[in-house]
Amino acid sequence: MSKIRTSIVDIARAAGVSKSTVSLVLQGSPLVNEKTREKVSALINDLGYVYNRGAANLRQSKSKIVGIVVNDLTNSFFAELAVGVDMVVQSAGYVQFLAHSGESVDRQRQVIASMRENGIAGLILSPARGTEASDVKPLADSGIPVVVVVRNLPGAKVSTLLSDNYAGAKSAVRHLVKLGHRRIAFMGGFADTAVSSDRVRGYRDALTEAGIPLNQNFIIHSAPSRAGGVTAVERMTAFTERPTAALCFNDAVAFGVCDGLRANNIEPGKGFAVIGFDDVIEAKTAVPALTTVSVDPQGMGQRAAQLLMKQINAGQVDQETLVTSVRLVVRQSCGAPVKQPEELA
Amino acid sequence: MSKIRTSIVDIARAAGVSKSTVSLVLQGSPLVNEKTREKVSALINDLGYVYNRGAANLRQSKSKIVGIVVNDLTNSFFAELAVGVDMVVQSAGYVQFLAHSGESVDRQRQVIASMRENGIAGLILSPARGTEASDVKPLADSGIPVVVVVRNLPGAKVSTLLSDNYAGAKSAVRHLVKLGHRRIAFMGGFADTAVSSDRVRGYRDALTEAGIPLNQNFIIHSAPSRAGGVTAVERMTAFTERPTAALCFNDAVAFGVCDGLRANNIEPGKGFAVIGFDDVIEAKTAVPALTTVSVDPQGMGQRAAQLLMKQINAGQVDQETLVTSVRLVVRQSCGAPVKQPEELA
DNA sequence: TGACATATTTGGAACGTTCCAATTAACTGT
DNA sequence: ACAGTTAATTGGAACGTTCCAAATATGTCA
Repeated sequence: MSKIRTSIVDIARAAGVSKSTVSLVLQGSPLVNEKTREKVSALINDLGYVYNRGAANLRQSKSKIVGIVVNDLTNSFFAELAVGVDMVVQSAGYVQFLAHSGESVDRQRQVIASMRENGIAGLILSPARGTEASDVKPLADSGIPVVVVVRNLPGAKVSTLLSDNYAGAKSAVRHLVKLGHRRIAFMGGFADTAVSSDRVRGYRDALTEAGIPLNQNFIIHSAPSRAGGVTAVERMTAFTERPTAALCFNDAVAFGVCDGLRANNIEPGKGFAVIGFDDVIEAKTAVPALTTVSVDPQGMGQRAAQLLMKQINAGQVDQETLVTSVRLVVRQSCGAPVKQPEELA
Repeated sequence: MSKIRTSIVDIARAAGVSKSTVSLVLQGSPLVNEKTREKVSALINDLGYVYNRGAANLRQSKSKIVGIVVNDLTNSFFAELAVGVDMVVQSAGYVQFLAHSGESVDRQRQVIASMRENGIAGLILSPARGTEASDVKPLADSGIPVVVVVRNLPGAKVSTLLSDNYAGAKSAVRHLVKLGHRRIAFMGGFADTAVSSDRVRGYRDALTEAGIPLNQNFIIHSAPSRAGGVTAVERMTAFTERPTAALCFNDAVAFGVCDGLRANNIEPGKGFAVIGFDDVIEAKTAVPALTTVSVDPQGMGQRAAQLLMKQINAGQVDQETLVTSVRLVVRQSCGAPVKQPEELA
């Protein structure tokens, strides 16, 4: 109707009390008399009043907004991460700025600046490749807690939530070895990320442990996407001695690898064992169901958000770093003979 | 460093000018002398000043924030939609609140309320099932433009951006008929949504047009997800006379249908033709590549955002509704004999 | 140089809240 | 009925900006 926003003083006037009283009602203070509380509450409804959080923030300089920036929303891992964050953030009465950096540090810088101007209370960041500690320094310096997820950011005064990439990769390769594979590839992911190098390290160490010599050709880097999986297989087909199994950088790559294998008339899980990483939601329902290292992105999002909330409420920035453990979920894509009990549901 | 935020008056003091001048510099006004502009700009950098958009909004009551709520971020269609929105919103210097309703109207109501309190300039809404016009009425009434996407919301004073579901479904079924199929199913999606009923209507009309009698059993509703596709196939296997092709509610369902078929030793694209809807990013790289009705979710997000921006800038809420056209992209999953020229890349 | 135009700068009020100190109202018990 | 509590209420300053009207500086022309 009216173009003009109704404010706290409008209700005050209508109710014949002072704006302070209305404010008290709004915050559910026990100081105010039951009768006046009712009268005011009624008016609040009738006049279609909407609380102006911006004005409140201005006064108390603490907002109910958290920022989250991911590098690729299109990747279900990050989408689920965001959903996990949203769940806890939303039920704490906060609202989230979500932005997408598309792996661009510039863009990331921009959105972080923008979020800062808008007064976020905290930030969850999955840093784009090439992010420097200095990109988040101003945040941390002004007392805004930051939780970095997925990749780490050495030297920055932030909390970090990583998955145990090394151990996960190691256990996956061990499993393949146990199934009798000797020619095992690592497919997908860029060489220059910490996540990738951790996983490759786990892969290497597991091979060494099993007494299998490392074949450098078998480490096939490519984009960490479904398309990247396809190209990795294409490159593999040129080898004279082909691998019989692959640990993939992530589930997206693993799906792409399955696609690529089929295009070469190899049935994933039969002629070739495939293991993914992340356990995104489709891993369970795909055919063949994907054996993968479960990272539970949604849970990770939740934990990150809880960590952040803790710091926001405590009003201090911590620097703890959590490594969440990870477990191999054996399904069909690695040629597992039987279903695991957990998968019966 | 310091716990206290530096404000416009701090720089003013440091520069020996008034806060008004600093404000002018901030907005790039031509009114200020080049020399003072430089001095002030330098100080702004040195003192680590950060603009307080909240305070500015308070004064001019127009923010640089748009809200977007989708029902399922986990679904790549919506994730891509959000990315499309983010692109234009971000380059217009805005920032987006993104929330996830999980198809819950209550949750949706909450987040909309929360966004309103935080002073969004506009809202893009993909309504949860069961959303009423009254859920957005307060927004529209207070002059905040709303663009509803994907599903429509009759009776609400909003703009709407839909894809031509009817025509898309019709052309998909026509294609199947042309390939010689007579027993064509429609799989996935809930019966009670407008999107679903439009697509089913297109499916029906195309059958009628081809003189094929409608078999009610062949309309198999299920969740609009990958898992829903699997269950649809399971239900289908019970039929004595099975379909030979299916138009699916969306791509997620179509992938699930492919999974389900494989689990029954039917090769999608060979023994059974599958067509999806949406053309999500994986449709192209999947094996078999998915024939699908292309909706271009990212483009749709961009268009929605542009529509919204236009209204925000004009300062008025319009009520136009756009139906974006849609086209069938023929790939392998329907048993197409040849590649289309456009797919050669 | 004086008068006028133009370029630059500037105080304050306003936006909608919260919070504090202070006031007023409503009860006690004697 | 009075001091002493306790319960409710309240004005005003403050938060960091924008915007307006007004002031001041600078320049121009005769």
